[in-house]
Amino acid sequence: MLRIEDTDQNRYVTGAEEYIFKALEWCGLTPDESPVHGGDYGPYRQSERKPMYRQYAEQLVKDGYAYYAFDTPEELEEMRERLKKAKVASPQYNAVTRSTMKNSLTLSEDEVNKRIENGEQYVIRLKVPRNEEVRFHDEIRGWVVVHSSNVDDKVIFKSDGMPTYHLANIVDDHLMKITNVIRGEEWLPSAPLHVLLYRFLGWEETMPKFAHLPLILKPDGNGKLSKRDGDRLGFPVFPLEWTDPTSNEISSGYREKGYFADAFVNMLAFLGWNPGTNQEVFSKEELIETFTLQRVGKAGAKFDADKTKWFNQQYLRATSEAELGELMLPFAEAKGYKTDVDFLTKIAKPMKERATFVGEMIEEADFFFHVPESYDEKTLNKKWKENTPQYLKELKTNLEALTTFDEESTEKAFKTVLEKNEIGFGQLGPGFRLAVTGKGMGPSLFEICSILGKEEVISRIDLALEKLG
RNA sequence: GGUCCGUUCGUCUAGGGGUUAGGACGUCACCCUUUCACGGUGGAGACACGGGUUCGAUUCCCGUACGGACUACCA
Repeated sequence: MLRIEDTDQNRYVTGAEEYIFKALEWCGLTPDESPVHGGDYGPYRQSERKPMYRQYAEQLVKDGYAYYAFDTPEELEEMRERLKKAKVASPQYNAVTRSTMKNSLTLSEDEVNKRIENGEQYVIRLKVPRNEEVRFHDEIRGWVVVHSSNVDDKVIFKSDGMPTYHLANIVDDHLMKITNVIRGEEWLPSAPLHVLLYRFLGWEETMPKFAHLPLILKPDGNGKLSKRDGDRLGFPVFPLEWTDPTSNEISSGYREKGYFADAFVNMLAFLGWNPGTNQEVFSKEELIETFTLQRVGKAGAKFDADKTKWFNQQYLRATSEAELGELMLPFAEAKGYKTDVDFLTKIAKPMKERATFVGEMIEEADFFFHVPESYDEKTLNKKWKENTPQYLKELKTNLEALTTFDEESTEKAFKTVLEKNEIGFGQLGPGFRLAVTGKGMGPSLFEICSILGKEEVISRIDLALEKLG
């Protein structure tokens, strides 16, 4: 189920919701219920549920678990300053300080009613007990105990008529019959507040199970990973590329960098979780099958971009050549190559073993699409010897004589030259590669020959002889 | 500062009162290969520290240190 928690109207970002759907879709995660998928518990946008929340807040006030507060932002600031100066350990709106503020506990009922009737702005705050142990069971961390004196009187209903996350979350989870709350560790400190809310609303019996996941940390310094870190350190943080609508700032995405969605999901799953076996590559189905909260660790995990690449490489190597051929097409077209999936499928075989990304397979395969524009200088200086042209000519003659031009026959033609001249592979191999591909390294030469075909290979030898002497 | 959470190789982690503390990424060496990769073999590399408990602790308990989260009319 996908619920949009958009209770803060000030933080509305155009396109953000659509982005969430697209990102999930790319990951292969389709919600059963959502604002666009429908379901029996809608609406699924909290902004559209606005009319539902007020009654619960009012109910809490009526039952003595919450109160109206009229303090202005300036007054709140003043209060915090005052407490700070008095060296109070934790300056907060709580059981001690609420008696000094403007709220329905300090003001007379008449005064409160008058203020509300006059349209004065107010919020509703939860009346957190002064001296009570709040305990709850976390599926990952076990029992967590927090003293209520450390929980402040959080605003649960804002002056703009919207609930805060805290109230909306509890109300919706209850109404939508949510069974498990699995969220980041940053929510742990406010979990006691949520437990209190369930209790005061009379829903404690059906309270969902809580699990607080360890955070993903920056690879270098400290702190949780943020979108800024990615582009600073050269890896994406977002699944899909995202352009901020106001600043136009672009955050790179895994999809655009050429990652497989499954590899991305696989990598993510292993940040904090592991199956307890040596298996690391898991399909989504296997992940669903194997994952348990019990095997989630407690400590935050530093993000490892290298490991992410490794995952992608594993997926690349497991992908069929036919599929790779199709995936390569857009990259080849972007390069301006006139080609088709059939040809790309052919070159997928030699290219896939030395690539991490699909894009790389095209990047490194330029020689399949045009004659060498230049010859690798290092190899040229080191391997292009005085005898090379002569051996190449002999090789050319042998190749010309071939009726079938495949891996086997070209290798045989090549070896014949070696035997005849009593030379080693190194005397001709690098020169041959240079003539055909312009490079000093790459996939099997004979495989390349069989793909390029007789005519092309021979004309390239001619070209090299002409250019390099 | 306060509250809460955490701490096994550089990183992600397995493990658990008596183990040669296991795997993966990265790194190094070698093998394979005309080359580069892939693959294979091997190396270096960790239980934060101090006290207990115990015959024995890296494992349990308590402190300390360090790290993280939170501390908004944000989620």
